Amino acid sequence: MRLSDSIESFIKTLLNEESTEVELKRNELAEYFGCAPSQINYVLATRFSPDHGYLTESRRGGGGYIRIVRVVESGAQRLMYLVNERIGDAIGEEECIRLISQLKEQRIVTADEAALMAASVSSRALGVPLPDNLKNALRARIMKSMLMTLASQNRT
Amino acid sequence: MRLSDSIESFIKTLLNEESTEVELKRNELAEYFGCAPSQINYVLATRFSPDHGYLTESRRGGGGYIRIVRVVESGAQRLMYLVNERIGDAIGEEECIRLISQLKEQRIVTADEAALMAASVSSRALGVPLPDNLKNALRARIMKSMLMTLASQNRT
DNA sequence: GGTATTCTGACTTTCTTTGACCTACAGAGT
DNA sequence: ACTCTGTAGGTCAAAGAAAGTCAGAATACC
Repeated sequence: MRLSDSIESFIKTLLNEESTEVELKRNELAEYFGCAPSQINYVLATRFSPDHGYLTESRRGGGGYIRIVRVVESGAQRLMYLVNERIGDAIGEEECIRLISQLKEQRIVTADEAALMAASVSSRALGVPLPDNLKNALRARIMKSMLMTLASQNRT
Repeated sequence: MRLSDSIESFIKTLLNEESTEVELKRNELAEYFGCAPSQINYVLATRFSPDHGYLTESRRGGGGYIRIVRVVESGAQRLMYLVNERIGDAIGEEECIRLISQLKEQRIVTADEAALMAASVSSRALGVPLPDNLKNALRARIMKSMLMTLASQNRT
Protein backbone atom coordinates (compact mmCIF):
# COMPACT_ATOMS: atom_id res chain seq x y z
CA MET A 1 0.00 0.00 0.00
CA ARG A 2 1.29 3.38 -1.00
CA LEU A 3 1.76 6.03 1.63
CA SER A 4 -0.36 8.45 -0.36
CA ASP A 5 -3.19 5.93 -0.39
CA SER A 6 -3.03 5.53 3.37
CA ILE A 7 -3.16 9.25 3.90
CA GLU A 8 -5.99 9.55 1.44
CA SER A 9 -8.14 6.98 3.13
CA PHE A 10 -7.34 8.38 6.55
CA ILE A 11 -8.65 11.75 5.47
CA LYS A 12 -11.68 10.22 3.82
CA THR A 13 -12.54 8.43 7.03
CA LEU A 14 -12.52 11.73 8.81
CA LEU A 15 -14.72 13.24 6.15
CA ASN A 16 -17.23 10.46 6.48
CA GLU A 17 -17.54 10.76 10.21
CA GLU A 18 -17.37 14.48 10.59
CA SER A 19 -19.42 15.06 7.51
CA THR A 20 -18.39 17.35 4.70
CA GLU A 21 -15.51 19.18 6.30
CA VAL A 22 -12.26 18.46 8.13
CA GLU A 23 -9.59 20.66 9.51
CA LEU A 24 -6.14 19.31 10.14
CA LYS A 25 -2.57 20.25 10.88
CA ARG A 26 -0.13 19.45 8.15
CA ASN A 27 2.80 18.82 10.45
CA GLU A 28 0.88 16.61 12.84
CA LEU A 29 -0.43 14.50 10.01
CA ALA A 30 3.03 14.18 8.50
CA GLU A 31 4.42 13.20 11.88
CA TYR A 32 1.68 10.63 12.34
CA PHE A 33 2.53 9.02 9.02
CA GLY A 34 6.25 9.54 9.47
CA CYS A 35 6.73 11.41 6.26
CA ALA A 36 7.76 14.76 4.91
CA PRO A 37 5.13 17.45 5.40
CA SER A 38 5.13 18.21 1.71
CA GLN A 39 3.82 14.70 1.18
CA ILE A 40 0.53 15.98 2.51
CA ASN A 41 0.42 18.61 -0.20
CA TYR A 42 1.03 15.92 -2.76
CA VAL A 43 -1.91 13.93 -1.50
CA LEU A 44 -4.11 17.02 -1.52
CA ALA A 45 -3.06 17.86 -5.07
CA THR A 46 -3.53 14.38 -6.48
CA ARG A 47 -6.54 13.16 -4.50
CA PHE A 48 -8.44 16.13 -3.16
CA SER A 49 -8.41 18.46 -6.11
CA PRO A 50 -11.52 20.23 -7.39
CA ASP A 51 -11.68 17.55 -10.07
CA HIS A 52 -12.10 15.05 -7.30
CA GLY A 53 -14.88 17.13 -5.81
CA TYR A 54 -12.97 18.77 -2.98
CA LEU A 55 -11.89 22.26 -2.10
CA THR A 56 -9.06 23.06 0.24
CA GLU A 57 -8.10 26.17 2.10
CA SER A 58 -5.29 26.72 4.52
CA ARG A 59 -3.52 29.14 6.71
CA ARG A 60 0.13 29.50 7.57
CA GLY A 61 1.85 30.69 10.68
CA GLY A 62 0.99 30.01 14.31
CA GLY A 63 -2.30 28.19 14.58
CA GLY A 64 -2.15 27.31 10.92
CA TYR A 65 -4.35 24.61 9.44
CA ILE A 66 -5.57 22.90 6.33
CA ARG A 67 -9.29 22.61 5.74
CA ILE A 68 -10.75 20.18 3.25
CA VAL A 69 -14.32 20.53 2.09
CA ARG A 70 -16.21 17.98 0.08
CA VAL A 71 -18.20 19.79 -2.54
CA VAL A 72 -21.80 18.81 -2.69
CA GLU A 73 -23.00 19.16 -6.21
CA SER A 74 -25.72 17.44 -8.18
CA GLY A 75 -24.69 14.81 -10.67
CA ALA A 76 -26.13 16.79 -13.53
CA GLN A 77 -24.20 19.88 -12.50
CA ARG A 78 -21.01 17.95 -12.36
CA LEU A 79 -21.61 16.37 -15.74
CA MET A 80 -22.38 19.66 -17.43
CA TYR A 81 -19.32 21.24 -15.88
CA LEU A 82 -17.22 18.52 -17.43
CA VAL A 83 -18.86 18.95 -20.80
CA ASN A 84 -18.76 22.72 -20.93
CA GLU A 85 -15.62 23.64 -19.10
CA ARG A 86 -13.39 20.80 -18.13
CA ILE A 87 -13.05 18.79 -21.30
CA GLY A 88 -12.00 20.98 -24.16
CA ASP A 89 -11.59 20.07 -27.77
CA ALA A 90 -9.19 17.27 -27.01
CA ILE A 91 -8.25 15.05 -24.11
CA GLY A 92 -5.78 12.23 -23.53
CA GLU A 93 -6.60 8.73 -22.42
CA GLU A 94 -5.07 8.99 -18.96
CA GLU A 95 -6.97 12.12 -18.15
CA CYS A 96 -10.21 10.59 -19.39
CA ILE A 97 -9.66 7.62 -17.14
CA ARG A 98 -9.03 9.90 -14.22
CA LEU A 99 -12.19 11.88 -14.81
CA ILE A 100 -14.20 8.72 -15.18
CA SER A 101 -12.94 7.19 -11.97
CA GLN A 102 -13.69 10.42 -10.20
CA LEU A 103 -17.27 10.21 -11.42
CA LYS A 104 -17.40 6.71 -10.06
CA GLU A 105 -16.04 7.80 -6.73
CA GLN A 106 -18.59 10.55 -6.55
CA ARG A 107 -21.21 7.91 -7.30
CA ILE A 108 -22.50 9.75 -10.30
CA VAL A 109 -21.97 6.68 -12.42
CA THR A 110 -21.93 3.03 -11.40
CA ALA A 111 -18.80 0.92 -11.62
CA ASP A 112 -20.21 -0.84 -14.67
CA GLU A 113 -20.96 2.41 -16.42
CA ALA A 114 -17.51 3.70 -15.63
CA ALA A 115 -15.98 0.57 -17.12
CA LEU A 116 -18.03 1.03 -20.26
CA MET A 117 -16.99 4.63 -20.62
CA ALA A 118 -13.34 3.79 -20.06
CA ALA A 119 -13.59 1.04 -22.64
CA SER A 120 -14.96 3.38 -25.26
CA VAL A 121 -12.17 5.93 -24.97
CA SER A 122 -9.35 3.47 -24.43
CA SER A 123 -6.47 3.39 -26.86
CA ARG A 124 -7.57 -0.15 -27.55
CA ALA A 125 -10.87 1.16 -28.86
CA LEU A 126 -9.32 4.01 -30.80
CA GLY A 127 -6.49 1.88 -32.10
CA VAL A 128 -6.86 2.80 -35.73
CA PRO A 129 -4.03 4.55 -37.50
CA LEU A 130 -4.74 8.18 -36.75
CA PRO A 131 -2.59 11.02 -35.48
CA ASP A 132 -2.71 11.54 -31.73
CA ASN A 133 -4.31 14.94 -31.89
CA LEU A 134 -7.21 13.55 -33.87
CA LYS A 135 -7.62 10.68 -31.43
CA ASN A 136 -7.72 13.13 -28.60
CA ALA A 137 -10.30 15.24 -30.38
CA LEU A 138 -12.34 12.12 -30.94
CA ARG A 139 -12.04 11.18 -27.30
CA ALA A 140 -13.32 14.57 -26.27
CA ARG A 141 -16.36 14.19 -28.49
CA ILE A 142 -17.11 10.67 -27.35
CA MET A 143 -16.78 11.67 -23.72
CA LYS A 144 -19.03 14.67 -24.12
CA SER A 145 -21.59 12.66 -25.99
CA MET A 146 -21.70 10.10 -23.21
CA LEU A 147 -21.72 12.67 -20.45
CA MET A 148 -24.57 14.57 -22.01
CA THR A 149 -26.51 11.37 -22.34
CA LEU A 150 -25.96 10.67 -18.67
CA ALA A 151 -27.00 14.19 -17.77
CA SER A 152 -30.24 13.79 -19.65
CA GLN A 153 -31.15 10.81 -17.53
CA ASN A 154 -32.23 12.05 -14.16
CA ARG A 155 -29.24 11.59 -11.93
CA THR A 156 -29.16 13.22 -8.55
CA MET B 1 9.65 -25.31 -22.63
CA ARG B 2 9.85 -21.71 -23.62
CA LEU B 3 10.08 -19.02 -20.99
CA SER B 4 6.98 -17.26 -22.28
CA ASP B 5 5.05 -20.50 -21.92
CA SER B 6 6.19 -20.93 -18.35
CA ILE B 7 5.19 -17.42 -17.47
CA GLU B 8 1.89 -17.89 -19.22
CA SER B 9 1.00 -21.03 -17.31
CA PHE B 10 2.20 -19.54 -14.06
CA ILE B 11 -0.20 -16.66 -14.48
CA LYS B 12 -2.98 -18.98 -15.54
CA THR B 13 -2.48 -21.02 -12.40
CA LEU B 14 -2.93 -17.89 -10.35
CA LEU B 15 -6.05 -17.09 -12.28
CA ASN B 16 -7.47 -20.51 -11.61
CA GLU B 17 -6.85 -20.43 -7.92
CA GLU B 18 -7.62 -16.85 -7.21
CA SER B 19 -10.52 -16.76 -9.56
CA THR B 20 -10.85 -14.26 -12.36
CA GLU B 21 -8.38 -11.63 -11.34
CA VAL B 22 -4.70 -11.36 -10.41
CA GLU B 23 -2.55 -8.46 -9.50
CA LEU B 24 1.19 -8.76 -9.83
CA LYS B 25 4.40 -6.80 -9.83
CA ARG B 26 6.22 -6.84 -13.11
CA ASN B 27 9.68 -6.65 -11.57
CA GLU B 28 9.04 -9.39 -9.03
CA LEU B 29 7.74 -11.72 -11.66
CA ALA B 30 10.69 -11.00 -13.92
CA GLU B 31 13.05 -11.62 -11.02
CA TYR B 32 11.31 -14.89 -10.22
CA PHE B 33 11.77 -16.10 -13.77
CA GLY B 34 15.19 -14.54 -14.09
CA CYS B 35 14.35 -12.56 -17.17
CA ALA B 36 14.09 -9.01 -18.36
CA PRO B 37 11.01 -7.19 -17.06
CA SER B 38 9.95 -6.37 -20.58
CA GLN B 39 9.54 -10.09 -21.16
CA ILE B 40 6.44 -9.86 -19.02
CA ASN B 41 4.99 -7.31 -21.39
CA TYR B 42 5.66 -9.63 -24.25
CA VAL B 43 3.77 -12.43 -22.54
CA LEU B 44 0.89 -10.11 -21.79
CA ALA B 45 0.77 -8.90 -25.37
CA THR B 46 0.92 -12.32 -26.94
CA ARG B 47 -1.05 -14.43 -24.46
CA PHE B 48 -3.28 -12.17 -22.43
CA SER B 49 -4.59 -9.82 -25.05
CA PRO B 50 -8.29 -9.02 -25.43
CA ASP B 51 -8.37 -11.45 -28.34
CA HIS B 52 -7.38 -14.15 -25.93
CA GLY B 53 -10.12 -13.14 -23.55
CA TYR B 54 -8.17 -11.11 -21.06
CA LEU B 55 -8.06 -7.48 -20.06
CA THR B 56 -5.10 -5.84 -18.37
CA GLU B 57 -4.57 -2.62 -16.55
CA SER B 58 -1.51 -1.28 -14.83
CA ARG B 59 0.00 1.57 -12.95
CA ARG B 60 3.53 2.93 -13.00
CA GLY B 61 5.59 4.56 -10.30
CA GLY B 62 6.05 3.58 -6.68
CA GLY B 63 3.59 0.88 -5.72
CA GLY B 64 2.88 0.13 -9.36
CA TYR B 65 1.20 -3.09 -10.48
CA ILE B 66 -0.23 -5.08 -13.35
CA ARG B 67 -3.75 -6.48 -13.07
CA ILE B 68 -5.02 -9.20 -15.34
CA VAL B 69 -8.70 -10.03 -15.61
CA ARG B 70 -9.99 -13.14 -17.26
CA VAL B 71 -13.19 -12.56 -19.12
CA VAL B 72 -15.59 -15.23 -18.01
CA GLU B 73 -17.37 -16.92 -20.82
CA SER B 74 -20.36 -18.13 -18.87
CA GLY B 75 -22.65 -15.15 -18.54
CA ALA B 76 -21.08 -13.59 -21.52
CA GLN B 77 -21.49 -15.90 -24.47
CA ARG B 78 -23.79 -13.59 -26.30
CA LEU B 79 -21.39 -10.72 -25.85
CA MET B 80 -18.41 -12.72 -26.98
CA TYR B 81 -20.34 -13.90 -29.97
CA LEU B 82 -20.90 -10.30 -30.93
CA VAL B 83 -17.25 -9.50 -30.42
CA ASN B 84 -15.91 -12.47 -32.30
CA GLU B 85 -18.45 -13.14 -35.03
CA ARG B 86 -21.08 -10.54 -35.47
CA ILE B 87 -19.18 -7.29 -35.55
CA GLY B 88 -16.47 -7.31 -38.15
CA ASP B 89 -13.87 -4.71 -38.88
CA ALA B 90 -16.44 -2.04 -39.48
CA ILE B 91 -20.03 -1.30 -38.55
CA GLY B 92 -22.47 1.51 -39.24
CA GLU B 93 -24.29 3.59 -36.71
CA GLU B 94 -27.73 2.14 -37.40
CA GLU B 95 -26.55 -1.38 -36.98
CA CYS B 96 -24.81 -0.49 -33.74
CA ILE B 97 -28.00 0.99 -32.42
CA ARG B 98 -29.87 -2.14 -33.40
CA LEU B 99 -27.43 -4.39 -31.60
CA ILE B 100 -27.50 -2.21 -28.55
CA SER B 101 -31.25 -2.22 -28.30
CA GLN B 102 -31.25 -5.97 -28.64
CA LEU B 103 -28.89 -6.18 -25.71
CA LYS B 104 -31.25 -3.99 -23.79
CA GLU B 105 -34.25 -6.14 -24.64
CA GLN B 106 -32.35 -9.20 -23.56
CA ARG B 107 -31.60 -7.41 -20.31
CA ILE B 108 -27.90 -7.84 -20.76
CA VAL B 109 -27.46 -4.13 -20.30
CA THR B 110 -29.61 -1.58 -18.49
CA ALA B 111 -31.34 1.24 -20.29
CA ASP B 112 -28.80 3.70 -18.95
CA GLU B 113 -25.92 1.60 -20.14
CA ALA B 114 -27.49 1.20 -23.54
CA ALA B 115 -27.84 4.95 -23.81
CA LEU B 116 -24.20 5.34 -22.88
CA MET B 117 -23.10 2.90 -25.52
CA ALA B 118 -25.24 4.50 -28.17
CA ALA B 119 -23.82 7.88 -27.24
CA SER B 120 -20.27 6.69 -27.73
CA VAL B 121 -20.79 5.42 -31.25
CA SER B 122 -23.19 8.13 -32.36
CA SER B 123 -22.32 10.30 -35.30
CA ARG B 124 -22.38 13.15 -32.83
CA ALA B 125 -19.48 11.57 -30.99
CA LEU B 126 -17.58 10.67 -34.11
CA GLY B 127 -18.28 13.96 -35.81
CA VAL B 128 -14.74 14.77 -36.76
CA PRO B 129 -13.80 15.02 -40.41
CA LEU B 130 -13.00 11.43 -41.27
CA PRO B 131 -13.92 9.18 -44.15
CA ASP B 132 -16.93 6.95 -43.45
CA ASN B 133 -15.02 3.72 -43.68
CA LEU B 134 -12.68 4.89 -40.95
CA LYS B 135 -15.56 5.96 -38.77
CA ASN B 136 -17.11 2.56 -39.15
CA ALA B 137 -13.85 0.87 -38.28
CA LEU B 138 -13.68 3.02 -35.19
CA ARG B 139 -17.22 2.14 -34.27
CA ALA B 140 -16.41 -1.53 -34.52
CA ARG B 141 -13.44 -1.14 -32.22
CA ILE B 142 -15.29 0.97 -29.70
CA MET B 143 -18.18 -1.50 -29.64
CA LYS B 144 -15.90 -4.46 -29.16
CA SER B 145 -13.98 -2.74 -26.43
CA MET B 146 -17.18 -2.00 -24.55
CA LEU B 147 -18.64 -5.45 -25.09
CA MET B 148 -15.51 -7.10 -23.77
CA THR B 149 -15.64 -4.93 -20.74
CA LEU B 150 -19.23 -5.93 -20.14
CA ALA B 151 -18.30 -9.55 -20.57
CA SER B 152 -15.54 -9.20 -18.01
CA GLN B 153 -18.00 -8.10 -15.37
CA ASN B 154 -19.86 -11.27 -14.70
CA ARG B 155 -23.41 -10.58 -15.59
CA THR B 156 -26.09 -13.19 -15.64
C1' DG C 1 18.55 -20.66 -45.15
C1' DG C 2 14.62 -17.98 -44.30
C1' DT C 3 10.89 -16.68 -41.59
C1' DA C 4 8.43 -16.18 -37.33
C1' DT C 5 8.69 -16.01 -32.59
C1' DT C 6 10.96 -14.98 -28.39
C1' DC C 7 14.02 -12.34 -25.46
C1' DT C 8 16.87 -8.49 -23.95
C1' DG C 9 18.52 -3.85 -22.94
C1' DA C 10 18.49 0.92 -23.46
C1' DC C 11 15.53 4.53 -23.11
C1' DT C 12 10.94 6.69 -21.81
C1' DT C 13 6.98 7.85 -19.09
C1' DT C 14 4.38 8.05 -14.98
C1' DC C 15 3.75 8.31 -10.15
C1' DT C 16 5.66 8.89 -5.46
C1' DT C 17 8.59 10.71 -1.84
C1' DT C 18 11.81 13.77 0.15
C1' DG C 19 14.41 17.96 1.29
C1' DA C 20 15.87 22.58 0.75
C1' DC C 21 14.24 26.85 0.54
C1' DC C 22 10.20 30.35 0.55
C1' DT C 23 6.20 32.80 2.40
C1' DA C 24 2.61 34.10 5.66
C1' DC C 25 0.74 34.85 10.01
C1' DA C 26 0.69 35.67 15.26
C1' DG C 27 2.34 37.34 19.29
C1' DA C 28 6.00 39.46 22.24
C1' DG C 29 8.93 43.18 23.00
C1' DT C 30 10.10 47.80 21.99
C1' DA D 1 2.58 51.14 15.50
C1' DC D 2 6.89 48.49 14.22
C1' DT D 3 10.02 44.98 14.17
C1' DC D 4 11.59 40.42 15.52
C1' DT D 5 11.02 35.74 15.95
C1' DG D 6 8.96 31.35 16.03
C1' DT D 7 5.50 28.56 13.92
C1' DA D 8 3.33 26.58 10.22
C1' DG D 9 2.06 25.85 5.52
C1' DG D 10 3.65 26.25 0.13
C1' DT D 11 6.68 25.30 -3.87
C1' DC D 12 9.61 23.07 -6.68
C1' DA D 13 13.13 20.32 -8.27
C1' DA D 14 15.46 16.13 -7.85
C1' DA D 15 15.71 11.34 -6.55
C1' DG D 16 13.42 6.96 -6.44
C1' DA D 17 10.21 3.43 -7.93
C1' DA D 18 7.91 0.90 -11.21
C1' DA D 19 5.86 -0.04 -15.71
C1' DG D 20 5.92 0.84 -21.09
C1' DT D 21 8.15 0.91 -25.73
C1' DC D 22 10.74 -0.59 -29.40
C1' DA D 23 14.59 -1.99 -32.14
C1' DG D 24 17.52 -5.51 -32.66
C1' DA D 25 19.75 -9.92 -31.19
C1' DA D 26 18.86 -14.74 -30.35
C1' DT D 27 16.38 -18.75 -30.99
C1' DA D 28 13.02 -22.02 -32.87
C1' DC D 29 10.55 -23.90 -36.78
C1' DC D 30 9.93 -25.13 -41.07
